[in-house]
Order: sequence, then C-alpha cells, then structure tokens
Amino acid sequence: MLRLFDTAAGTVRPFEPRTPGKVSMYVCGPTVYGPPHLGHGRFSLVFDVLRRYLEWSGLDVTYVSNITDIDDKIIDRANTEQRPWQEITESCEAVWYRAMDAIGVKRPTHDPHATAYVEQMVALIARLIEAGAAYETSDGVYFRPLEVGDYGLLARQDIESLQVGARVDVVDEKESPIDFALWKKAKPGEPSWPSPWGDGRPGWHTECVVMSLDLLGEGFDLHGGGQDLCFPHHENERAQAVADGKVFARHWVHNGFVMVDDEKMSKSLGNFTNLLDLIDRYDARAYRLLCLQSHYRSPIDVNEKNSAQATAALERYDALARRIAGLGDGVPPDTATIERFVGHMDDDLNTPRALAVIAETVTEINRRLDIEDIAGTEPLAAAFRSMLVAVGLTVDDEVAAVGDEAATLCRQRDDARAAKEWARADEIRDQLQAMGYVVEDTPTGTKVRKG
RNA sequence: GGCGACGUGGCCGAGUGGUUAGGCAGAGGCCUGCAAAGCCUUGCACAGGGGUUCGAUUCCCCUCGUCGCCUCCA
Repeated sequence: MLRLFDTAAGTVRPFEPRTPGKVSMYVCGPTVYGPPHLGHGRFSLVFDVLRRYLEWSGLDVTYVSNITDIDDKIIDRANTEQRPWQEITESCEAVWYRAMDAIGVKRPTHDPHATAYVEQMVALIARLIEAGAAYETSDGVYFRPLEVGDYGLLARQDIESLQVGARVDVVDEKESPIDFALWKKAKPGEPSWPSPWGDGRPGWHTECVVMSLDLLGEGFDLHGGGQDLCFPHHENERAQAVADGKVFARHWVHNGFVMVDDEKMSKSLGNFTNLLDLIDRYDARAYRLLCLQSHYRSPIDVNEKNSAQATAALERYDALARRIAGLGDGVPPDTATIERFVGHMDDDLNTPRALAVIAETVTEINRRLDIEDIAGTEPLAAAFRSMLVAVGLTVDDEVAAVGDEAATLCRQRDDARAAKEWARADEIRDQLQAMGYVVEDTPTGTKVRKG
C-alpha cells in the first residue's frame, strides 16, 4: 500500500482513497501570465509520476489541475502591452500545454478555468460572509482566518506567529494583517464580474476551493502543489472550505523546490529557468529523469552538468530498449523485480530507489543477453518496460530510419569487413561518423543511429 | 524575531546503529580486426566538536555553513 507524506499530518501515512479503487486528486495549476519555468515543470512531473504510478497500480484516477486566468499579474501585463487580457491567458495556456506535452505530462482529466467559476465563487463568498468568516470593506471582501480554529496547520505555525510575522501592508479597513481579499472591487478599466458587493473580481485562493469541490466533491483524496503553496495558498483554500463547513482534501502533498545555479553561473546559463529552454537544450525526458533521481520533497539543483548527466543516462535505457526490441512482449514481468520496485514507490514515492531497481534490471538484462539467455531475459525485459510506464519514462527503441546513403554505406562496410578489408571498413565508419551517426557493429551487421 | 529543511566519495543522489544503494564521470580487464555497445573489477564517503553505545554516517547536544517559508511565487 502506498504511503505518502501528508503535510497536514506532518508525517508519512497511508494513502487511503475515499472510494476504493478510485483516486481524486487536485493539483494547483498555473496562473497564465508568462512562460512555464522549471518550478512548474517539477510539480507537473512529480504529480504526473504519482498519477501514472497510481494508474499503473490499477487505480482509476481523476486528475484535476486548474488554469487560473484571472489575476492581477495578467491585468498588469495586459495594461503594459495594451492587449486584451484574454489574449494573454489564451496564448500562455497554449504555451503551457505545449511544454507539458513536450515533457510527457498527461493532460488532466479536467482543467477548470477560474473565469468559468466566478458565479460559484461569488456564492461561496456570500456564504462565508453569512457565516461570519468574511466581511465587506470599501474595496472588497476579506476573509477572517482567525475564525478558523486550526489555521496554520499547513504552514505548521500557530496563528499568533503568523500575525506577528506578517509582512503585508496593513490596509486600514482590514481587521487583522492576516486577513486576505476574497473579492476585489473593480477599479476603472479592470475586467470585472457582477457580485452583491459591486462589480469586481475574485481575490485569492477561492477558485481552487470551488473548482476542486465541484469536480471532485467533498473529502477528495489528494491536494498537491509546490512547497511554496503550503502557505498562504493552500492554507487559505483550506480555511475557506472549513469555514464553509466542507470536508476538504484528505491528504496534502507538496514537492520541493528547484534550485538553479547561483547568479555567477546563471549568466552563462542564460535564461535557463524557462522550461522551454531546458527542453530545447536537452532531451525532453532529461528533466523527468532528474526529478526521479531525487526524492520529490527534496530540493533539486538544475544545471547544465546535471541535465547533461541525465541525458547520458537516458542513452543507456535507449540502448537497452533497442537491444530488447521484440523481446518479452506478452510475457509476465519478473515478479521479484516488480515487487522491489513497488516497495520503493510505495515508500513515499522513493523514486531514486525505484530507479536503482531499474538500473540493476538493465545490467541484469545486458548480462543475460551477453550469454544469450533469452528465456531468462524476457520476464526482465517485460519488467523493465512496465516500470518505465509506471514513472512515465519513454524509451526510444526505434532504430531510427536512416537515409539511403547511410544504408548503402552500411552494406558496403559489411562487405569490406567480410573481406577483412579493415582500412576500407574504417574509412566508411569515419564517413558515417562525419555524417553524424554513431556506428555499432552487431551480429546482424553495421548499425547506425543519430548521436 | 518565528517556523522549517539541508550539509554523503570527482559530480548527482538514496539509505542504515555493526553487512553493496544507484547513476554519471575516471582507472584496469574481458569482448572486438580496431572501435562502439555491453559485462567484470576498482574508489580513507558520510560538515566540525562533544555525548549516548561494545560499536554512529545513522540517536542526542553544540558549532559552522547553505537554503526555504512567515499573504498575491510551483
């Protein structure tokens, strides 16, 4: 059984879905005002791995991840660029999904947009006012965290220290510095929606409360995001749900931060924090492998060296995939291997350990193939493929189609080698390498692939 | 000021009170016509100082260092 760290409990505990066999998870998605960065990439990959692993385990997963398309930053950008804000949100969303597709993140089951939920948000805010958890001021509606008994649960701080530490400017009409806006009354020129408190727009955190409960229902299984979302975002979502008398998420999962090399290095790295740049420079799978190589709750450092290392590691998987093409199809995966893998994955998603099992399996398969133990290889090959599916890693087992010219050279080289004309064979190899191919001799003749 | 995380061999990164993580890179060997791929072998590792213990990298305390959060950040 899967055990996961739960931020609210502060400890690893069993992950028990509300309905056996089904999992409902909500992962806070992007605010669409700019290109996705490495942090977006990490949380997307971490929760994609979790989702795939659950599905691989036979569970039916409903995965909801929102698109926040109402936000001050969107409005700012629209004003700065003199463009309609919808144009910004639409183009950013397109870029977002392009990046997600590139790194192999499955599309969510539902991707609710904040703009489609304004009415429900207004209704929630009205109920919160009625319940005494929120109050209207001249510029909006504010929430009173002090009304929520266990406020600070996710932040792991008590409410007093939150008040003492609050760095926000105290707005005159706010009762407490920790109160936050649920509704912002519109200023001239701002996009707005009607409400009992005048035209305006939703404030903070409300959209996720409404959308998660609408699509997943009360007491949904898991709510996730980056560690920076613990507070204030998730804390405030939870506070609103609690104040509304709702049972909210049963399990809170947060992934660690992404570090990029310090300023000294970043100069040479350029705009390295942009996810699209990373994909551009390295194998698109490399970032997933990097994320898998460290535990999801640890910080990871992304830099050129790590990315290059991950890319090199992928080649080993690809090489094996080519070697076992056609082997092990329809054969049950090796039980002992899968059990070890599952044991590590179930242990709070210990992907580094799980990856070690995969690496050991690769070695074992190669060893058996070296001695032509095909029968012994097949269950391991099946296990290898299965484990990759579980973590969402793809391998390239295609011997890439090569041009006619290269194919001809391969045949000529085979002829030369058969005739033991080594100088001629080496010459042709040099030629192929100059064309950008990696040349390998195999029992079935010269094989080339793009290096 | 408050809360929290972390410091492991050339690099990345798991883990454990006494026994091999794993990957990448390096060295040697096997295989190969030579390579490539693959396999085998190989590396005073656990920030520093105390303490508990028969024994600590692993538990406790302190120090140093790095980092995150404390209301609009994934």
